[in-house]
Amino acid sequence: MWMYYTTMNEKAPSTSRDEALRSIQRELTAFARRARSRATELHPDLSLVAFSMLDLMTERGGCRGADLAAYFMLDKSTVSRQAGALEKLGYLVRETDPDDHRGQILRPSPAGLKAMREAHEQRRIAFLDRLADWDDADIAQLAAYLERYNSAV
Amino acid sequence: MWMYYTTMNEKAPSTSRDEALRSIQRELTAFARRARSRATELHPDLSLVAFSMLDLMTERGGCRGADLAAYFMLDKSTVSRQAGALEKLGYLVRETDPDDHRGQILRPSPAGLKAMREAHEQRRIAFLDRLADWDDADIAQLAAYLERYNSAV
DNA sequence: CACATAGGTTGTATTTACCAACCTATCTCT
DNA sequence: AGAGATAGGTTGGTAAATACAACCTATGTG
Repeated sequence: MWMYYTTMNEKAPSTSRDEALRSIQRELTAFARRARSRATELHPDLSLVAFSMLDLMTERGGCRGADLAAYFMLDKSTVSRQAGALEKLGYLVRETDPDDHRGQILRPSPAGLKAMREAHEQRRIAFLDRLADWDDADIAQLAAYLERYNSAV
Repeated sequence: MWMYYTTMNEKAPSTSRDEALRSIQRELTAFARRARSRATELHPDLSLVAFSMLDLMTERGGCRGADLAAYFMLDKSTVSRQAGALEKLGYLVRETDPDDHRGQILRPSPAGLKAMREAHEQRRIAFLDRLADWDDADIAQLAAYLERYNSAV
């Protein structure tokens, strides 16, 4: 089966590549949805965003709210409130940035680190379960694809 | 360098499989973090969830609200309200399921299809950019992996 | 020294989604 | 056939997340 395409403006025909692209979009979206709904199970106190914030702070050895906002594409007010909640939980400590007294350096407290590690472990368990019947090679390949995909930011 | 593992409860040593699992976690989460912020750009009328709902309806040639709720792990009330909004926009039509009069079959209207295609095109542009240098085979493989991953509910 | 700017906080409104209660149609078991 | 039990869907109430705007303070720059 084939068709004519008469102008430059018409969409390309639906190829298998397009089908696959569409599928990738849909599946990634479904994943995002589910990740959000499962986030509660990670740790009773940590939303997905709060968890990710702690994660980035840890990875960078402390960072400013503005960094978090930029990284996660969140408004600074949102970060401020999330940070406030984490502080109230005793999960993070702030110190004035010695180099620039406008800013603060945010770090996980020991309790915050502990909670974050627990959430990590929970998540690892869930993933293991889901990928239990996958070959090592397939898992490695999927990981490689995702890294490649995300690195193209 | 090597270590002893003395009890069944200790974590397994870091194998390549574990490395890959950790990577998949991180990369999928990185995607989930940012998906939300990109959602607004898709279409003035369509939230990410609304768009995804239309997409799945289309893919399946019409489906019930319960299917959508299950697929996206959303509460049925959420689906009901999103469907109501889409209907008010003239983007979807409902018909009573002839096989089971409790349910409804939801389908995009022509306008809904149009809006969805526009949103899809927006997203496709972004994806194309990212996946421009991928082989068709790799894209198809990634799609297959994601489908497999998501179907393991 | 005056003004523009960056990091953060707070007020306000919107969106999103969950839970619970409820309705109707269907199914199952006797 | 009749009596629950159950599934799909709607509506009311509510909580959380987030964006936007206004504002404060510290910093940088002419």
